[in-house]
Amino acid sequence: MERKTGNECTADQQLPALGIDPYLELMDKTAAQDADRKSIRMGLVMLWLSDNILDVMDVDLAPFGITESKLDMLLLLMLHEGRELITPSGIADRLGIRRASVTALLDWLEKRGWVSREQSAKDRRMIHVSITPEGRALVNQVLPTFWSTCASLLGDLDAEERSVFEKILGKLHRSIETKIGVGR
Amino acid sequence: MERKTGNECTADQQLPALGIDPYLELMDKTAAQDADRKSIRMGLVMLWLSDNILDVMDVDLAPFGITESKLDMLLLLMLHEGRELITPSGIADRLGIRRASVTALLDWLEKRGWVSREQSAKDRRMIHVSITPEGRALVNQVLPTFWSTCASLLGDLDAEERSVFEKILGKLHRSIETKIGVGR
DNA sequence: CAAAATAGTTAGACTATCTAACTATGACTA
DNA sequence: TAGTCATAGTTAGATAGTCTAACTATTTTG
Repeated sequence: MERKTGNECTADQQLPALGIDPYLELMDKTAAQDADRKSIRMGLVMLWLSDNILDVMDVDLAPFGITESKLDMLLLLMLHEGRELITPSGIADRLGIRRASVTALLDWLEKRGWVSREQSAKDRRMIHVSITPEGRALVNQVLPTFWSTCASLLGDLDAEERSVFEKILGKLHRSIETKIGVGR
Repeated sequence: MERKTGNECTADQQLPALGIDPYLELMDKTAAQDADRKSIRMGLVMLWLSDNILDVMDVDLAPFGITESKLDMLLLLMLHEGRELITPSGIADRLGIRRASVTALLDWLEKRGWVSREQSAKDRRMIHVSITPEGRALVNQVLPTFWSTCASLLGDLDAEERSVFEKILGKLHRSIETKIGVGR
């Protein structure tokens, strides 16, 4: 008995995420001090936004066959061109991930010819990683979308809102940087 | 030859994420129109914040042995207590994930006794999912932390900044909701 | 009643991580 | 200098959270 059509909706691939209203409702039921409710409410919106901002970027990058993590890696390598040589360990430190994770990402990128590994002559334990011309071409193709998606995240804030928001973003940035023990 | 000590740093588990400065630098090098640079900059900060906000929540929930996705599911079930019965399909719609993913999450939660499944008598294809007393206890234990982490995301914004930010968050929320095709 | 739709599950895939342990190499020290 | 320790990269195996495709059981519909 043939069942070739999956019953899953294959047309609309992007399911919408749950809104925040249910959470706000739950908050009203369970949060303790009234004084904090407004903060909590705003925090919930921030959490929701965070999820969805990352989603939006993912979706916009998808047509290029690359994810944000991998693009991050390529951007980092591009930044290093013509400066100091960079090694997997260095990449791990800069990206805040383990060396083993870097190995996996590099394997993937190398398989597609976007990065190359070369053993160091001085210290034969080390490997110098660099982006290839093909990798650079890909990045140059992706960047316009990347930047425009970044810019689009601001939505339709007017000039005044933007300028206040800029200050607020700076504060939030520093506050979280402190909380996570400031990247270095 | 014994090598019992991993050479990985096991003391400081949380590696800091890459700062945004490198990205800003790259933006200065490659972004086209000067008019948009400020927007892009702000978008980059938003992207960075998004990543790190989710991380902060993950880290704060970790001690309870639960992740945000799973807590989301439990909160949803808690909201439904005493209202309409909820099925895996319904959960999938509300959370914006596939039915198959719901099955996986429910399996995990059920194994720990935090949710239970019961076949519907009316339509024997359906299953009614509910949170157990143990699940409710867990949620009640986690919620204070959850709310306080939410509130902490605002950092040290002063009263005026908060009130402006509240308006801005609303706008951003609506804008992204539109972009992703508004849940529901 | 037969065909189509729906509900839940399973199987298998993928991304992005992690830890632990391994190999090779280099550096330090007694 | 030999032995120990440290460092660089990899491998193996795990986990979370998702996905699609296909399957079973059941219900609805024409």
